[in-house]
Amino acid sequence: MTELTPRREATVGRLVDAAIRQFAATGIDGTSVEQLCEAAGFSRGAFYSNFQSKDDLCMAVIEQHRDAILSGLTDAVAELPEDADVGWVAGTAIRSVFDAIIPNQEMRVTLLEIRLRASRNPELADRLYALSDETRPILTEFIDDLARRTNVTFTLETGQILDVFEALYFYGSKSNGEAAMNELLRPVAVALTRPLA
Amino acid sequence: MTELTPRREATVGRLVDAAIRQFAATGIDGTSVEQLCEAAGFSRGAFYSNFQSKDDLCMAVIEQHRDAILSGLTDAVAELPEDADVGWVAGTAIRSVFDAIIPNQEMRVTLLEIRLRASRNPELADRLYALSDETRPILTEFIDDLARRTNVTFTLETGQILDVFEALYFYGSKSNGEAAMNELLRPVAVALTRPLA
DNA sequence: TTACTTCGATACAAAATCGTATGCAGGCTC
DNA sequence: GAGCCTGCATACGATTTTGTATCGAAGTAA
Repeated sequence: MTELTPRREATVGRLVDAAIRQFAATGIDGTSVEQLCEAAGFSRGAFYSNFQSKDDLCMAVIEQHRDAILSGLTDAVAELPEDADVGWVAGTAIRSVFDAIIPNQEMRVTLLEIRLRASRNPELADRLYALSDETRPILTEFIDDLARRTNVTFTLETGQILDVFEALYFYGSKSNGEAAMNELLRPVAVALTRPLA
Repeated sequence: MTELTPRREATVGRLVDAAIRQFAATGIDGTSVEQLCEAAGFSRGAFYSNFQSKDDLCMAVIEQHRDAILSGLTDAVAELPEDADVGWVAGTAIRSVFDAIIPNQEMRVTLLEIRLRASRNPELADRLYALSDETRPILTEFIDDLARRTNVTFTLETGQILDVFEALYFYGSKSNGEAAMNELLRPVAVALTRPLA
């Protein structure tokens, strides 16, 4: 697509990493280009040399996130056991899928920020849809594969299972975070799971 | 709690209404005090005369929203039929609960904005928890009442049912909105619902 | 080495936003 | 209806942020 010199690629990467941190910490609109570049160890020149706007940077964040999902998911596939029980699927496997999608709290918040921004920026929204289009088939296939190997079926379509947990992961953590979410995710997973009798 | 003259109450109300619209349209940080007041038909003096900061205004939005939930819910209770089938519960009743919580898309986006802001403002977070503490018992009681009247049980605790649908409602609408959500909400409701044999 | 290209740093002007301080009108008390 | 308070408008200075235009250093090729 866009060929980048190694040097540009590196600075873009650092700026994107800084963006994920800063956007989560102070919001996208709450982060000035100055703050962002300082966090990345650059001056504003680096930003304007590589991006046209903050939305442009958001695009880059999305691209990088997509790559991370796709590579992280192949790792998860590699770790799939040949057989497992329903509880394991509910408690562990589904989690591994979303660990690829949402590796940490900063990414979660930043993705929420970008989603909100996308509701006001059609171009950004298109990118998010493109991201979803690329990852969704792979994610559902992973879940299907999981179900086959573990002799489990779901009471909803695979895509719906994905939607439900995506919503729960993104919405989660009112602050007590981990603990409360685990108390919710697992029961829901069990409720939507049905062993092949 | 805080006694307000009728005049103040009116302008505060208009500012809050404008805030819900503007925050949804351009984000909280993306909305200047100037824009906000213009949308409400005031000048900046009105804002600084009634609020100390934008976060203070967010608090007021929350307060007003809480009142709306509590009054809207009593209406929903009044409309509860003496008996109904499982499908009705899944399709209609649960929706009525969240129509009280999220009356429209603007409120949904604004609440998401405030939730994100709360992740960076402990004081705001406390208010959101307080809101949740006030409404949650009433909401769960409503759902329990619903279940009793319609001879239905859920495969999760009432509070968890609430959490799941709250997540789905807030997360929903990638833009196709209504349609896609209805295709998800109803199946999930059915999947988590179990008629008393 | 020498010339050329790339890319980030710095300087600058313009604009936007903020919070306060002051002014003024309309309602209230007596 | 005279005077007082409440509440919003306006004016102001100060700060922040923006985007661009220019400069210099590090890397590249011959």
